[in-house]
Parts: sequence; structure tokens; C-alpha cells
Amino acid sequence: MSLDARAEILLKTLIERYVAEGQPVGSRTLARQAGLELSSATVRNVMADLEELGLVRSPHTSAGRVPTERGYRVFVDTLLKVKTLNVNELHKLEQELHADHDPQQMVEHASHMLSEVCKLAGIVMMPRREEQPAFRHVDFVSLSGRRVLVILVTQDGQVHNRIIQAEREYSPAELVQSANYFNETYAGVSMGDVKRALLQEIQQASDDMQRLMQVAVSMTREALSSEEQPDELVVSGESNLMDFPELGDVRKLRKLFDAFNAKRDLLHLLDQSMRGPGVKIFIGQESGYDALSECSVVTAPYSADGRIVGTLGVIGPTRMAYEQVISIVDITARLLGGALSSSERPGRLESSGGKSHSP
Amino acid sequence: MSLDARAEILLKTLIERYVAEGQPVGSRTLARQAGLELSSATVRNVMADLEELGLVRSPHTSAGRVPTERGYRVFVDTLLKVKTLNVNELHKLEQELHADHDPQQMVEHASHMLSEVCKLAGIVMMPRREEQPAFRHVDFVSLSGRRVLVILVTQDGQVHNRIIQAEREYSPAELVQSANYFNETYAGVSMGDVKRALLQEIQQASDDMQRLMQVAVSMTREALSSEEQPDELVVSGESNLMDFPELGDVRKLRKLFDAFNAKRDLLHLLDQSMRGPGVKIFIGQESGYDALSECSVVTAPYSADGRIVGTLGVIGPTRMAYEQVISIVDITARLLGGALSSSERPGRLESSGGKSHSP
DNA sequence: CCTTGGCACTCAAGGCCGGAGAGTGCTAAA
DNA sequence: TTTAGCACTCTCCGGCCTTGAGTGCCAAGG
Repeated sequence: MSLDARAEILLKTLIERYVAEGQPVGSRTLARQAGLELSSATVRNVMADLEELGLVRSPHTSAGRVPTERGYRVFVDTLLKVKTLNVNELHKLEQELHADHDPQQMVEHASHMLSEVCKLAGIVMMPRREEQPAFRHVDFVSLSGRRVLVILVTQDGQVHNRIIQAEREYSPAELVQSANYFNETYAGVSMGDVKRALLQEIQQASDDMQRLMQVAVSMTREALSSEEQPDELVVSGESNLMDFPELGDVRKLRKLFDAFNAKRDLLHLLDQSMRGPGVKIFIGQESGYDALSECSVVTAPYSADGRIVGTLGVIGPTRMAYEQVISIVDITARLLGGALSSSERPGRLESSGGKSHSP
Repeated sequence: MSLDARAEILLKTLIERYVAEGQPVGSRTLARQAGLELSSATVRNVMADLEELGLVRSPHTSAGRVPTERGYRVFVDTLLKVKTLNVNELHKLEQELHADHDPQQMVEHASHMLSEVCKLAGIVMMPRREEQPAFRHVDFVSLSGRRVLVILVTQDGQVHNRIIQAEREYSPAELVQSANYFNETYAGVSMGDVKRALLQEIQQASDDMQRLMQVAVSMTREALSSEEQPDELVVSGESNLMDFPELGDVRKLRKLFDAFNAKRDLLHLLDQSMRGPGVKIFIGQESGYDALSECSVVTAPYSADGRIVGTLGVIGPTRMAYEQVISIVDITARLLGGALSSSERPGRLESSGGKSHSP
């Protein structure tokens, strides 16, 4: 079913035009636009072939043609020339994403950036520390009464905090001591091991070794127990999608926004994109989720310190400017990865040669 | 311009009906619904009066009547009987909003709750520590290389954290010592005073008293300097608004969502509601913001430890079930306030007698 | 004086028609 | 294989009519 060169050019031109204008494109327009010396009649013949191959279709008898999902697929896989960003744009993005904030903020930043630059919805997964993250530091701060603020820092620099109710009131000195003991004993140990060790210690401690340690143990255990990862997904710029006439139907829009809020399906989708490097593209129904049936999702995993820790991307109507979006997603993933890595070396970003796609 | 009893009943019935159905209500329907023994013709006469007073209007000659903003105003101010929640609902809300999370999470929870219960957009301001919050605790954690994680706890239990690049590498011991010095010296001092004191110390320290302290000073100062209050406003359930046909126009919707994202105007509006206690209601144009011109905003301030620290509320179309929304907003404000207060005493929640409104 | 029934009037919504415009498929000629 | 030409098929849009809901006003009745 390979297309001849002429058909390819016409399909490519058609998609570019349709992406730009949003309206079915007719044979006459296409004949003029494609730069080939062809009459509209010839173009019509080619279009009939493309239609038979399922790459384009007409909304109705006398409208022009629009790409089908398969058409986009072919375009993305074989015809599209990824548009590299020019230096100015690149610098701008680099400046946007500084490394000196905590991961939560950087992720939000990246999401916002994606949505602004692409004029689509941006979507970034929180970095996921694959294995049990190692323990780095804990701190107990006494609030009023028996309420104690537990601050827990993991090896990757994430800060968790939680307020717990202690069984009795503790003096600041007690709290400082127990925290110190903890930090000296367990620094660098994986959370799983810390937990196991705690279980042992609490037994010994129970025959009264030190009340302090018991406090520390139970507190930290409680803080650890809530394996909360509150908002694993940051979505922004949803309202950009309202500018697209193909999503003008409020019910479709509602479905989409609900999907953004539920997040579960999206997370699942992004999860798939974590396996293996490179930009991945889900066009229309390919994603397998009803709410996304008229949308495309372009994602790329990002890594910190050489290991893939999350994915990010954009969501928009199938009619989107893939050439540009792909490289923006690609770059953003690298930038975010660099900013999250502990050794900072933004360095030069080369364009990634290969691109891989979903089945 | 006082209305006689009959006119009041009719206006009230009309609004209730319109809120429920969303369509102009005609004289016949109204005559039947109101429970008065009146013919439709009489109702028509009354409606003509109400129209002259600017409380109702007809979209066109032969449609029924719909309330105007002034109509809603009168309804809300004098006719409406606030519907108190029944015990079940109250318990449910109480359970939803536990006190044992950090403020950020509780605020998000409250916002989500508001939107779910009212089926409108929920909106909660982050608690604002009016005066410079007092310093409580600081902690320095060494990350890789010269990167140092600064954790800062304020008197109200908020945890701020930030990664900074130190001028040189510091040993963990150095960091612990300087943090200890800090915590002992400045616990309970207001941030402003801490800053001033730091300025002095840095001068003394510069003739080499202790390098450590210099480190601590500059670090804390840097952490303080970013007076970031990242997301002062939490909005949720926006997509609930898409179910209202009066907001079915995508452009209006877009304006509204942009306003949610921009947050500036909303914050300003909520600010107004902080002055003085009680539920406040902005109907339509009263808010003064174009994007909200077809919406109403119901807000209530919430207090922690006896001082007003923020506001929360809901946003929806002017056609909303004020009777219920008002009490839900009221209750939620109390619950959130209680949960944020350091002494926990959820206690019994009485219905607030008075209600005050915007000009 | 207020209320009520009756009647004419108005307007939006929806269905139907017909012309204009855009674009196609097909055929026959180059 | 390409092209020009022609008939055909849609959608879109405006105009027209019908229907149904609801009003305003008036005159009669309490």
C-alpha cells in the first residue's frame, strides 16, 4: 500500500493545510498549494485513491477532504519533518525552567510552559522515585499542645510534611534529640529498610530503653505510612482547548475536563509512555480512552540522573501542529530532566534523531 | 417601593421555579405553583408591576418572566429562607475535613468539597498570615555538591522549602550546628525582626566571628527573600459549570476559565469579602468583573484562632440555589477555620443568625 | 376597586423550500 | 496518464409558514 511520491506530497500538503485552517480542503485549493503542476481533476483522482486507503475522507459529498486518524498516523510516521526550534525559542525555554525550586514547582512550571507554548493543554507527571527512596533527614517540630510537625526529606530532595497528634506533650529538646538520633542512624538507608529496622527497635525500646526513641519511631512510622503522593499529575492550560471549533460541543468538552480531573486514565496513559525513551504520539482512538477519542496526546519521558522518572506532554485535538509540538515536548522533557538531576549540567541540547511511536 | 405580601410570594415562587427549571416561567404556571387562589390574569398584572420595578423581565414578548439581578438581590436580602443542613449532611462534611493535614491539603480538600456538594465551582483562598508570621524553625539539609535544601517552618505550621546554591560545600555537622544556633536564637521572633537582626549579625560576623553563622544568615535570608506564596487560590470543579445551559456559549466559558487561571481578579474579589464576618453574595455585575457578569459568587471568610485568615466560596451562574449554597458555604468556612486553628475544638456548629451582603 | 375570563397579538422555534456555492465523480478527448 | 467539462450532490442560508406559549388589554362581575 505504499504511496507514490506524488500522493505523499498531496497528503502532506492536505494535512498541513487542514491543520492550519481547520476546514476540509478541496481539490482546487490543494492543486494550487502543493506546488505540483497538476490540475484539480488529477488531484481528485489521487484523493479517491487516498480515500480508498483510508487516509482521508470527506465529511459529506461535496466538501473537501480531511485526514483520518490513519492519515495522521502516516503523516507523523513517515512524512513529517520535525521542526527544530530556533535558538531564541530554545533560550527562552531554558530560562523559563530554572533548577532552583523544588520538584513540585518545577513540574508545575513545565506544565504551564508546555500549555503556553503549544496553545494546548500541558500535562506533566510528578517524578516517581522508582524504588523506595532513601531516607535522608527527619525533623520534629513541636506545635501547640500535642501536635507535632514531622518533616521528612528523602534522598532525592523531596520534602514531605505532616502534622500528627502525639500521645503526650514533648519538649523541644526531646524532639531535637530524637531527630538527631534518627538522622545519624538512618541517613541513606532505603525507606523499606528504615521501616523494618523501626519494627525491631520498637520492640527493644518497649522495655524502656529510651522513651525518646519510641517517640521518634512511632512518629516517623506514622509519617511514612501515608504513602500519599497527593497530586501525581499536573494539568494546565485546559482552557486553551476551548478555542478549537472541533471541541466546541460543550458535552465533549465536559467529558474531556472530567478526564483531566479524574486523572486516573491519563496517568495510565502516561505510564505507557514511560517504557522506553523518545517522543510517543497517540492519535485519536489510539489512546483507548473515550474522552480522548477526538484528541491526540504527544508525550515524552524525562529522566533525572540517568533514570526515567516520569513523562510529560500535551493534549490537543487531533488537528494539531505535530511538527512543532513534537520538538517542544522533546525539549521540555530534556530541560525538566536536567533541572531535576542532582548534577546540574544543562549543556547543549541536540535534537533527538529517532522518534518512536505507539503501536 | 415595598412589595405587598402577594407580590413577594409570587416573586419568591418565580425565582424558585426558575432556579429549578432554568426556563422563563409564565403566568399560568406561576398561578398554579404559588398556592394562592389566583387566576393567571391577576398574576399577569402583578408581573407587570414587578417588571416596572425592575425585578423581573421577559426575554421576549411571549416568553414567561425571569428574575433580573435586582430581583435576585431582593430575593436574597429579604425573601430567602436559608435552608439549614440536616444532621446527616453536616456529619458528612465534618468527616470530610479532618484537621490532620497541612494547610495546603486542607484548603484543596475544602475547595473540592464545596464544588462537589454545590455542583458549582469551589474556590478557597490560602490562609494568609496577616502580620509577618513568626519564625519557628529552620533546617539545612545538604544535598549533592553545594546544593543545600533549606526548610523553614513558620509559627503557624506552614513549611516552606527551597534549594539554594551555597558558595562552598559544607559538612553536615556545620549545617546542623548553624541550624541549631538559629532555632535557639530566633524561635518565636517575627520574620521582620529576624531579617533586621540578620542584617546586624552579618556585619559583626563579617569580622570572622563564625563562618557558620554567616552561612546560616545568608541562607535563611535567601530563603526568606522569595516571599513566594505560590498558589494563593485553589479553584476546583470548574467543569461543573459546563452543565448549565446559560453558560453553554464556549466564548463565555472561555472567559470564565481564563479568569480562574489568572486568579488575580478573583483574589481581589475575595479580599473584599475578608472585611467583616458572614456570608457575602455578589450577584452578576455586582462583582465588577466582566468575566463574572453572568455569575454569582457566594463567599464567607474563615478564621483560625479567632482571626480572619482567608475566604472561601463558590462561583456559579446567577441562577443558583442560594438557600442551600449559602449555608454550605457558611458551614464549610467554619469547618475549615476549626481545622486550621491550633486548638482543636470542632464543637457544635450553630447556624449563623445574620447574613451580610455586598453593597 | 380588585379580580377574572376572553380575545387579539407577538414572538421564538421548528419544519420546509429553493437558490447559491463548493466540490465531487465520471467521461471523453488530448 | 492527464485534463477539461459537465452533471450531480451536498451544505448553508435566507425566507416563509405553522405552531405553541404567553402576554396585554378590555370589559364584565364580585
